[in-house]
Amino acid sequence: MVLYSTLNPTRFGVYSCAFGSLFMEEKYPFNQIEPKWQKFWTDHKVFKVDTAVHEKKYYCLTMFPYPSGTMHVGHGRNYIIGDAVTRYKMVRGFRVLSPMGWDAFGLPAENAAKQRGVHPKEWTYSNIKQMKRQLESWGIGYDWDREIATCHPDYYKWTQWVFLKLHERGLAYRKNAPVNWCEYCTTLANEEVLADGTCERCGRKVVKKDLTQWFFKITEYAGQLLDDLSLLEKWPEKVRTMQGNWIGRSVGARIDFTIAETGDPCPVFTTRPDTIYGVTFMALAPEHPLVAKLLKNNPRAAAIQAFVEKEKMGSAADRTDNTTKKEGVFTGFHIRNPYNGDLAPLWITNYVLMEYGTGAVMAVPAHDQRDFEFAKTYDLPIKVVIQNPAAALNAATLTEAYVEDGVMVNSAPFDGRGNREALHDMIQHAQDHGFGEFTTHYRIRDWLISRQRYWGAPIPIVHCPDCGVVPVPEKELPVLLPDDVDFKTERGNPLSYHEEFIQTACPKCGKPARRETDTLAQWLCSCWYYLRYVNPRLNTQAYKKEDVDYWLPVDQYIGGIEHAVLHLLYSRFILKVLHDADTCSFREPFNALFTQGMICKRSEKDGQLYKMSKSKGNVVSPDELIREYGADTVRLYTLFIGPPEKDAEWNDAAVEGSFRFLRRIWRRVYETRDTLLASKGLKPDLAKMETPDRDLYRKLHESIAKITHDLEGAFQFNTAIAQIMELMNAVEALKLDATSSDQRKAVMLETMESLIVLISPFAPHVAEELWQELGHPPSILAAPWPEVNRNALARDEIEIVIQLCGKIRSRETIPTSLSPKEIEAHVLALDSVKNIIEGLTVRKVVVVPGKLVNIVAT
RNA sequence: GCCCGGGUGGCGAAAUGGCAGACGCAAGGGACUUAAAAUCCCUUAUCCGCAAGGGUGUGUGGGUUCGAGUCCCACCCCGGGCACCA
Repeated sequence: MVLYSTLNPTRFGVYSCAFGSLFMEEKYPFNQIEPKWQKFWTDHKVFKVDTAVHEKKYYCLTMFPYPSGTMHVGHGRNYIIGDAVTRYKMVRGFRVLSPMGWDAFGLPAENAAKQRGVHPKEWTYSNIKQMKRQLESWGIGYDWDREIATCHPDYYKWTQWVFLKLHERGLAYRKNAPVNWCEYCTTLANEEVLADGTCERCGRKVVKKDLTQWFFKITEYAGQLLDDLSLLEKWPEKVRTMQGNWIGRSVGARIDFTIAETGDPCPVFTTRPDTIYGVTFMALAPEHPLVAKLLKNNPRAAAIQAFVEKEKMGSAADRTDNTTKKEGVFTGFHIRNPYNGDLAPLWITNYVLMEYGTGAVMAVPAHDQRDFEFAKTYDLPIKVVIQNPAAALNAATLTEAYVEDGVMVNSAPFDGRGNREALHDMIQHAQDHGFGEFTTHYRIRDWLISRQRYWGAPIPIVHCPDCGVVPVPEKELPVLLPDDVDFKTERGNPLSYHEEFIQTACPKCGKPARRETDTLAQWLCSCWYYLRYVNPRLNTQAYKKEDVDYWLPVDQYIGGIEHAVLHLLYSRFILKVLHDADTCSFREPFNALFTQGMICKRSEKDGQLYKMSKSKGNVVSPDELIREYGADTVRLYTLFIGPPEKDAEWNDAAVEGSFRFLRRIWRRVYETRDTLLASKGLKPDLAKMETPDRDLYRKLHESIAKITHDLEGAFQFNTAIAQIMELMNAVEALKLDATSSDQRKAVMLETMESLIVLISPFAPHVAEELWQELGHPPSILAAPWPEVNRNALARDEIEIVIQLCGKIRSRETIPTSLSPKEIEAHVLALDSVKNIIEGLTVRKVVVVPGKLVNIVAT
């Protein structure tokens, strides 16, 4: 027994010839073969790709992780699936780009710094080291020469460049936005504010504060992002639906109402201009800019102000909860309906949102449920303008709004028309008369990308007293994040106290100016990383157009469903901008998307099933399992656990089953190796095989067909592995030794060699070792994927089912050579079948060749 | 409320409209062993039956079909997303 540590790694090339059976012992020595092959893959740069070479490419990308510390087996599923795809495609002869990196900016690093005094950089890089070790111990194959970390200046230089591209194109702008503000922790997300209005982390009081912040105009691309979803045929329907909902297109019209008393315009957005003759009041959001004007010299000012203040103080959650009671206050003013000149009262209400549409709603209580509820509360008039053709509506007796289609009434020139049919003409009418137009509105808002945080890429902007907001020129990038900041004593964003960082010269006029101290949202770093992997060390550009045009879109993107909307939508947006800036020629970053389910485990505390997480205390560490069973077992079990797109429950006991299976393969090769090696050169010959060998040979080729199918279509690793298990069961049913027939030996050799290749994407270490044991030079990644021999699939006889009126009555073995007519005659002539139909009249016989015969008899 | 998924043995699950429960886990029985571990063999949806065999079974109720876990209609439950979106 020679230990791995005594081997000279440079001799791996000739290893198979010189020391073929080095580890070949009865016990499955996973703890020796796994490090050996991991080292082999690393030393020989097996996963290295030269992206300058353009030939039969496949870009397989697994979402890169946030380096939070150590990973559990739930994280592993993502990488194991990606690696199975990568290795499968490599064996199929593709040049596969499979890179990995780190989404390394973000809040946890900064919190660690504040709490424990570790610098975010140190914390992040030490986590990266840990997690990289874990990925390697799983045997995941990456081209590590392409490793990137978004917190590295060589990377974020180009994140800043992406920002400049958007700025150049007018897509980055500043505006005021209210934020939750904690003086110590700076801006907080809604979920970081506790119910009592204090900060989740430090317990201090949180206040609303108006801050000028940077936004990206994703709304400008809303239509394209929505329309192009239809191009993403290889994305899960679910994700496309979610993105569609998120973007939320509403097609309708802008109609310009005016305030009768002041003449002020008051435009509204509506999807139902067909109900415009039914407007009986107008509803404004409390934040509507007209409100201030309406207060002047208004005898109702006090009541109005009280209502508006009350609503502004209320939480966003209360405001947008549709069970909240609808309330409002009359302004004393009226609006004029441009279609008929009618006047209607102007109210301020709590159910209209300033963020959507124009912040003003034309209220039609007869045909909108919310307006109806409000009208009932305040006893406002209700006017039916769409008649229900089935049962006439009466405004006085309505109990809810009628929102269905119908015939227009009380609508002057449009009376008698179907409301849907008249819609276009009604908007056209407004457009012709200059008081409205066709408009489309989107639910999606612009993307807030500035963060009042240290651990992010500085926004490359300088504020000059003379020139205003000036972008840092590309040649001066990166704007480096200083290391020497104090996390202990400073409040808020440490960068905003760092005078050396802040003080600079204006790039335009050269006079003293101040740097922007906000940093870019972590999201932006991960919006373009898939491009950088193609040219990760290029220091003159973010990427080469020629290379990304060849390698992208990503052929297969693999990640968690939790990124269905934000990461994937933002990435699509950024890519579209980079396309429009002529830096690449494709419009979508990810051709196919696969979202794997989460791994859950029952909590020992309450017995409930939860997603694995440290806080729930239900994590399973891969490190221990790898020590006990090996990485191949963990990989095989993870893939076998169930359909990869569905959530799965981790079962410690079931891991053992995968281990036993690998050990069975190992033992079989151990026991038959000499015979197999001596059988080289023997070829299976269908004409000469005895039945058991013939059956195994068929099983082998059925398995090749099934497994190939399972890997080519959806990622059905679980059924592919089940098929390998079936094949192995069939192998073990047949003895093999030196005295076996030549055909037995030939079939066994082909079967074992194929089986090892078939399992190699899932359990690569043991596959490499056994492949070598059977006399092949490494690596198995260079082996050909087995091909289906159609002749091997043929059968002379087959068992079919005999049904009487759809109920199974017997099973019969019949020759496969019979035509459907012959099958019918053959079956009806059988004694067993005669018994079944005795005394009955056969009405019909359904023959499904190879499956069944159904006799309909009464 | 609306929009997506999903509901099959003790458990994870499998099944182009054609033999429901492949494959694995767990459990029970047996072989080997002084013993244990490991390994191997058998049983394992459910009901009736000594057995041969038969009945019932894929959330519920209907329907289409020679034939439905699979297709259609209605409903119940679970998971996810969105939600006063004008």
